[in-house]
Amino acid sequence: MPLPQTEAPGRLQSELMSRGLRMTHQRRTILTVVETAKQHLDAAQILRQARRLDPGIDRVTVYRTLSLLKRHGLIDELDLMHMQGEKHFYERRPQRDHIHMACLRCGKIAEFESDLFDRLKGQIQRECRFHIVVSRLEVGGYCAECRASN
Amino acid sequence: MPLPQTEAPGRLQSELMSRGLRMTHQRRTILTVVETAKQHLDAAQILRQARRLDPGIDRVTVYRTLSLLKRHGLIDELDLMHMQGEKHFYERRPQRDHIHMACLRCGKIAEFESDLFDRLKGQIQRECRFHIVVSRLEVGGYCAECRASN
DNA sequence: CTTAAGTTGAAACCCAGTTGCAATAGATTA
DNA sequence: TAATCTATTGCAACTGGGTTTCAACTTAAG
Repeated sequence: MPLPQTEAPGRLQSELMSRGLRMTHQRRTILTVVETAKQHLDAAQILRQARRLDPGIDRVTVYRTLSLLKRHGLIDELDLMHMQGEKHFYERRPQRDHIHMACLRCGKIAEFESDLFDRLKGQIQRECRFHIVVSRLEVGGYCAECRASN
Repeated sequence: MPLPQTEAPGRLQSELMSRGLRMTHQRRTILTVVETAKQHLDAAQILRQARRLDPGIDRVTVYRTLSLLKRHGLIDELDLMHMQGEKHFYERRPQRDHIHMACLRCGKIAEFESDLFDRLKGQIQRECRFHIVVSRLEVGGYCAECRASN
């Protein structure tokens, strides 16, 4: 389930520095891992990948960096319908929100962008007078392949 | 944040029994708590409430019953944008899906139904050929009151 | 009333994530 | 370039929601 590689690598780095945060070696490593990830990674996977670049890095630093990135709106946290226990997954925040579809049979995660989704968020903001900062739409069900092979 | 009391009490009980599951005293108690809840409860709150009706009940039984109800599609599990740590919240599955809006300032949870949401799910099913079983749309942001009082 | 299978409670366990704190290392200033 | 200030790191211990194991107990069926 490859993600669209839409932004130039290094975007997150420069984004953080411009916000006055210290750019440490560890943060650079973790940012690189998140930026170049081809699928949704959980904290343990990010740690493992980061250690291949910097063996001394600690899991605490990974957790702290992820929550920093989340607080600054640079990454999004996903649950993917809790199909893999209580793990959380992370992805670079996209320019345009998308929907995550989790197949309850094969476990595949697909993504989908939709005007209707954008319009729905607009409706919420207007009719509920609610200013949206983050949104997350996850659906669980059965993908086309799994429906066919049954 | 009262929830609409749209279904007759006892619905979950009869639903479960009709599926051939044993109706134990503990399950009846937990079902009653979930059915009569006026807001979203987490597992610990459900346990506390259940113990007021049946002091001997164990937290393991609460967890087991909640996952049973979830497996049977009778309740939905919510994260509410992880505003209260990693807790999960539960609500009786409504006839019609709704959106949860979590205010990042006051913590209030509001609900919203929308035709656009239903249409969006229809679009997903058609265009992605994905059969939806559960869906969850949570948004985090700032409610009208919190935006005003600033 | 018997019985077999489903369910419970208690204790131990698991594991993702957090906290406290001393040591370290970015960034800033001179 | 060196001194300094303060954010950040790593380690170890901890937290807490949720799970597993298994003997004892109920429920529903016969």
